[in-house]
Amino acid sequence: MNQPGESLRDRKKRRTRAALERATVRLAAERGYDHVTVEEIAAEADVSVRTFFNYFASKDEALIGADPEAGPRMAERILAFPDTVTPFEAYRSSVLAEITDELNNARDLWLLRKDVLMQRPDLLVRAFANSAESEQLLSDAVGRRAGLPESHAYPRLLVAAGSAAFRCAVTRWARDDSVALGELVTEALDLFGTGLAHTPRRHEGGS
Amino acid sequence: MNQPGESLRDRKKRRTRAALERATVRLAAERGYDHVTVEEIAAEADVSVRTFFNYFASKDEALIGADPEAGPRMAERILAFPDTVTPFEAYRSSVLAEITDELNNARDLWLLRKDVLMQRPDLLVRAFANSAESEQLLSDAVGRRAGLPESHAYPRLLVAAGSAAFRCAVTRWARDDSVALGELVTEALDLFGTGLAHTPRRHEGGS
DNA sequence: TGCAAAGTTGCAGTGACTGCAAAACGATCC
DNA sequence: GGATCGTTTTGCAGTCACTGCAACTTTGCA
Repeated sequence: MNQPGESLRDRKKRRTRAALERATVRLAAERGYDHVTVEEIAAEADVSVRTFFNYFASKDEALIGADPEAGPRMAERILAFPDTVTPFEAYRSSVLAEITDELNNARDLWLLRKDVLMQRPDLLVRAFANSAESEQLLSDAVGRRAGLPESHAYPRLLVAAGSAAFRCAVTRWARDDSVALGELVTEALDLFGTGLAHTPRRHEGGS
Repeated sequence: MNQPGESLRDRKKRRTRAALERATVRLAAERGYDHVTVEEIAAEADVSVRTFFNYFASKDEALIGADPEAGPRMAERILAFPDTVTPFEAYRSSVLAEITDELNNARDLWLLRKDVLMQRPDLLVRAFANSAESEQLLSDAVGRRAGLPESHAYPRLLVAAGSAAFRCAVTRWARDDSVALGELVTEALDLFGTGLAHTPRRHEGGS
């Protein structure tokens, strides 16, 4: 009694998770992140508080809606590129693919999140704290592609740069969303790619 | 009855703050971060729990011992460099100066912190979340030196790169402290400087 | 239909953190 | 050497995020 891959159980779980994420973002945008309790969020999503914590390890995580499959998915993408593509390009493409996917599926949520993150920029930083294993996965993938030993700084730095690029892009996007978020991430990653040592001129990049 | 600059009150405050930081790091290293309560930390430092929270906004902050003056100090250093120095170099030097100072004053604390951070890497990330205003200060300074408009990505990215470099350096240092932390930060910042687009060869940098 | 596995819930408990008002303390002026 | 004023410390009561556990319900499968 099972569609290949998605049982009734799985569907319900996905729906509950989405409902919790939605409720968190909606309420936080409406009244401010710390004027919303987990109790209220759970009520809004029609589940118990305990269930909330079965889905998300923390309120923070629910706000960002960190997808636990995003890490593995990106790592796979990185490794799937042919060897002619540089590790940097592979990583960059994976990040962008993930972001555009995400925005296509949940643009409305991001528009609300923006409001919350504008008032509490620290939440965006904290969000990345919870994804330590994902970072590990990604930097391992980059390391393998680059043929570098575990101890080398490059893979970790590249992944950390990706987080930083995303963070900065969201921050800028929150100020002015007339440019697509994907564009801003691209721009940021390009700067990391060409190196920060040379100062950009006034007219390059986000004016 | 006052030495220029430092009254008895000021001295006591500095001592209490230091004692709380010390107690937090020592106990966390000893029994693991989340097997230590703020109550125990306060007891160890001989103050009330309420006083702990007068000094640090959170347990996390006490573990890292974020110096509230570090941001302004670095911003000042950045602006103090002559115009012949690039913004990148100015920033880089300021970061390194701060780190070497810190290590000279509290090397023992960092050796203990290392143990804690090895088991809970997320704490290092979270630590940077609390320093949003410092980041703002620094990126403003960089922006002014570079003559770029507020909205430009470069200053924010450079500062974010600095955080990332520091994080990665500490992580690597935690695995193997036979190299000075300052060296590792330098190496990481160099990679950011020259750009991540070109893949490093096997022998460059951390082997 | 009936059993096993997975998911949900309530409950009791811990511990971080806050606001408030009183007490202790240090600086200052006479 | 007080009287006084601003600062810091403290206790207390309260809120809320988060956890482990032990029922209970739902779904998957034979």
